This record gives sequence, C-alpha cells and structure tokens, in this order.
Amino acid sequence: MNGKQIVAEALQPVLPDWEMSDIEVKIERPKDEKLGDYAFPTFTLAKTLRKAPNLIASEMAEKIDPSKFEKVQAVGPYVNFFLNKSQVGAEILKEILSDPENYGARNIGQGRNVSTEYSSPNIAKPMGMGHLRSTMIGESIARILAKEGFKPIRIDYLGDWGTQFGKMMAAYKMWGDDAEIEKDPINTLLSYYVRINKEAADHPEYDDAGREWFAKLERGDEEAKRLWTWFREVSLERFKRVYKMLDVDFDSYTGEAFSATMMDEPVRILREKNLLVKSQGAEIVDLEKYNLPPLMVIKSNGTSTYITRDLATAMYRKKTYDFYKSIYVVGQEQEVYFQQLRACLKEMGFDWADDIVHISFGLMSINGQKMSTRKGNVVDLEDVLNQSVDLARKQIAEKNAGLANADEVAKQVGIGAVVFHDLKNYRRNPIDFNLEEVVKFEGETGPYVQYARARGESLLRKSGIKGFDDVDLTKIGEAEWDLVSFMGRYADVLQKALETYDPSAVAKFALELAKRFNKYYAHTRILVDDVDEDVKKARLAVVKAVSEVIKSALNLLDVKAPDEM
RNA sequence: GGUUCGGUAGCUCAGCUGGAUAGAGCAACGGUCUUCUAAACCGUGGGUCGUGAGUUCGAAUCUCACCCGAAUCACCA
Repeated sequence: MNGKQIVAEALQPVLPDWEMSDIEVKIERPKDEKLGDYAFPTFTLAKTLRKAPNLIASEMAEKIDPSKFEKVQAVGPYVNFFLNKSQVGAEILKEILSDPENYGARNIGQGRNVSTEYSSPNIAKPMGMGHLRSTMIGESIARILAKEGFKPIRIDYLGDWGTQFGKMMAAYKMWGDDAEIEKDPINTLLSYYVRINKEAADHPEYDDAGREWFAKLERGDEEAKRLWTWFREVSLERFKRVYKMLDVDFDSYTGEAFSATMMDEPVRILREKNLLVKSQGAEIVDLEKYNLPPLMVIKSNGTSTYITRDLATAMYRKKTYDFYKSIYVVGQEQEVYFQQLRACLKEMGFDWADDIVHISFGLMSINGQKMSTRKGNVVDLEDVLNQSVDLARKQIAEKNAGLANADEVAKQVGIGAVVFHDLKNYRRNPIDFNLEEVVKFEGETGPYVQYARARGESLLRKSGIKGFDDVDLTKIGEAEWDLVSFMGRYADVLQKALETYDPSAVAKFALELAKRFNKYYAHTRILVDDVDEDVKKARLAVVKAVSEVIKSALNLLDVKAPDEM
C-alpha cells in the first residue's frame, strides 16, 4: 500500500459519501515537505457543508484516526498528513534492497510485443548529432517498456532505398574515385552527394539521372545493385561502431530495401479496394475524409515511394510480431505523414492501424539552422562522443588520478553526459546544438547523477558492510526520510514515463534523487565514531538503496553507473 | 492561409489530471576541503508565467481570441 492509499483510507470514515478513488484524486503533495507528506484540501466541501474551509479542515483533522500517522494536522484549509516515517520508510527500503533490479516495475506489459523502430539512419551518410535523438529516445523507451513487462522488438529501419541513392550513384558515376572511397567511405560518398545536390540547381538533368539510377536499382540492374550493396556494407559497419559506443543493439537491421521486396501485397489490396486514384500521372490515395492531404503511393514514373514500403513494413511487423503497439521514433516533421499512414492502413481494412504510435521529437538545429546532410552542415556524432570522452579522461586525471579503470570510466562518463543531455528535456522540445552544453559535467547533467552515486558507493566500500538483512531499517531519521520517501515515487514515475513515452521523466527523477543525495551527503556524516551502530547501518542501507535506484534509473536512460569516478 | 507543437528568471528548462509564498541548473556575486570523492554543498540577487478576456472559492495549469516562434501541407524519408 502506498502513502496515498494510507491517507485515503484514513479519510474514508470522515467522508462517507465519497468513493475511495475520488478521495485519492483529491489528495495532493504539499509544495513544502515540511507541511507534511500528503494533504487534503477542503475547498470542495465548503459549498455543501456551508462552512469555511479552515473550519472544515480543523474539524476533519480531529476526527481522523491518527494511529497510522505520525501527525495529522490542519493548516488553514488543508488537512496535512505526516506518514509514520520509520515504519513506511522501512517498508520502502526493504522493497528496494530485497530486489533492486525490479524495484518500481509493475509488469503492465505482461509479455506483450511492442515493435519499436528508432535510429534508422540513411546509408552512405554519416550519423550526425541529429540521429542521437531518435536513437536514444528509442533505446530508452525500449528499456522502459522492458522494465514494465513488455517485450520490445528493436528495429533499425535503415534508409537504404530510394531516389537519394540513385542520386548518389549518379554522382559516383560522374566523379567517383574508388581509392578515395576506400580511405574514408562515408565522408567521400557524402561529398559526392552534397555536390550533386548543390549543382542540381544549375543542372536539372542531374535530378533526372538520379531518378533513372534508382529506377535501374528497382529493376535489378547489376551495376546499380553492386554499388548499393557496397554503400550499404561500409555504412552499416560504421554505424555499428557508434552503436557499440552507445550500447545500443537491434534485433533487426532490415531497412527499406527489404520492405521493397514486399510491396506487391499492399498495392494489390489498394487496387482491390479501389483506393488508388490517378492524379497528375501519379497514383494516390485520397484521404479527404480524414481531413488529410492525399498519399502518393506510386510516382508518375511508375516507381514506388517510401509510403509503399512503409505500408508493407507495417503489415510485415503485424504478421511477424503480432504487436500490441507499433512504435516509430521519428522527428516531428513527419507528424502529418504518420497520420496519413494510419488513415491509409485503416482504409485498407486493418483495425490495428490505431496501434501505430508515432513518437515525435523536436529537431536538432545548429546555430538556429536546420541540420541537413544535403547542405553538408552536420555535426558528426562520433566526434562529439570522442571529444566528451577525452574531456572526461582529463577530469579523471585531475580529480581521481589513481583510478584503476580510468579509460573505461571516461567512456561511461563522457558518453553518459552526451546521452543524458539528449534525454533530460521533454522530447518535443527542439534543441539547438551547443557543444559546451552537451559535454558539461556540472549541474543538471549525467555526470552529476553518476557522481552522486559514486560517492555513495565509496561510502559503502569504506564501511565494509556486507549485507542489510539484519539491519533495523526503522532507525531512519528526518534526513533519510527525505530520500526514502522520494524513492517511494519511483513506480509512479516509471508508469508516467511509459504512458507518455517520455524518458525525460526518468531523467528528472534521477537528477532530483541525486540532488537530494548530494545534499544528504554534505550534511550527514555516517562513518564516524559518534554515530550509533544501528543508526549507522540504517544510513548505509539508505545509501545502498539510493545507489540502486539511481543505477536503475540511469540504466533506463542507457547511461552507465560507474562505482568510482 | 490550414493543421500540429511551443512562448515561465539574462540563458537552458521543470512545474501544466486547477490548489498553500512560481522552482532548478547555467551565468553573476559571496562562503565551505586537517574529517566518508569540492564533477559537490550553503547563501545573495534576479519573474507583467506572450497579451487580453472567460470559467472557478482559487488559473502558469482549463476555454476562447489575438501576438510571436517552430514543424508541416504529393513525386526526399
């Protein structure tokens, strides 16, 4: 039973006409924790009882059975409840320490599959900082899903098909230099791509050449296929290097090209249901009744579009995974498109279209400018990660020179800083890239959270404590209660993060817990002689619990938790 | 122009299922390492919560209008 339920139960006899759930909804947390753990405002009763809220509150406070609480007190129009700290605190601590891995988990998913598509870079292009958003938001959501009992299927839907590769091939045929490509494949190919896009303004025939090369690829032309395979291989190898740094791994790397082999089925259904309409030489699905723009399925030159492939992909995933939800972590610029996709699937007769969830996020810009591969102003993700790791390494040399596995910890801290920065704010907020902000290790950052925990772990090591089974967990005081009661909110935080697909809720919780712990650490001594032995053990149990909960929260964000740093 | 999402301290943001004096980090200024890791802690200053109406006992939070910004509105994905 959580704190709110205890309070609601105590209020029930005083509010006989109220349902338990209605009481719970009204119970709130005082702004200032000194006012109590929970509060019940009496304004709503004023009208029916025809009495002043202050009076109602004081009368209620007297009638409530105080045995389950430390104190029940009326302050102005509120009835404030102080939970029995030692008893409730001991329960929370016991729950954490007995099974730290699963603390806060509610098994909401019951093993159901959730198809989770994220990251999805385009081959032959570098992974820029912009890709970090989809990658980390997706990975974190997958971890939150798994924590809550779902089975996420991680899919990296590679952008390995489409006119853009026709363009790349056309550029390669004009300016390609194999030796140069061997040296630095992605950047070289990218330079061709940037060039053809720039020059296409004066040479409209370049665009035609690109479309023609893609048409060749779709027809199975040998040379086109050979180039495509080559571009794809060198790209994926490079992507996996970055994924390894981020500790991200996928169940599937099949991309658009794979989906392109399954396009007949959706097209057949569209034709059968008479959904395709000729328009300006192309074939579209009219979505007027959904108040959406039409969806172009076949281009005027007869080639497919990404839409045809997405329809096939959605059907394939339903058939293969029988998903409960199918999630796409894709930027907000595709919001309308996902509405169209859902509407089109519905028109095709698939009721599971409603289970398709587009998790959109704000775009990353640089100096207020849109990041664009075509314009060539991308910040390389791997570069930023490496820079951050270097900075972390320097910090460690300065602050903790003797650290044994300094290199590994530098990676955990440096990359953790970048990842945490990406996840700490609500995903829909746009981000203007700022290197100094991203690699900051002070204040509301990943390293701040890691550091708080590392200090706790240091205490535990020095104490030499082995286990907590024989510790009297009721020996906690006011300062410990602040930490313990806060940790008691973890399950609610996770559930909210799950429901809103919002990793930032977890990041904010981790930050707040770290903040509270750092404060505690600065004000409460533990490993000193004048502390009672039982109290010392209880405090260490709190430290251990904090360490575990922080580790759990960081893990959901795909940020490592080093024991020393 | 239509749709969607935003506008809170100098900057970056939290708070938004209505509730007690609107919070944090950064930046500025000032303190705290002979004692468990100073990547930390403590303090000071800093606000017409975009504007105006409405609903309500009560609005940063809900509704409407307007202003400003971002994204998007068929042959890129």
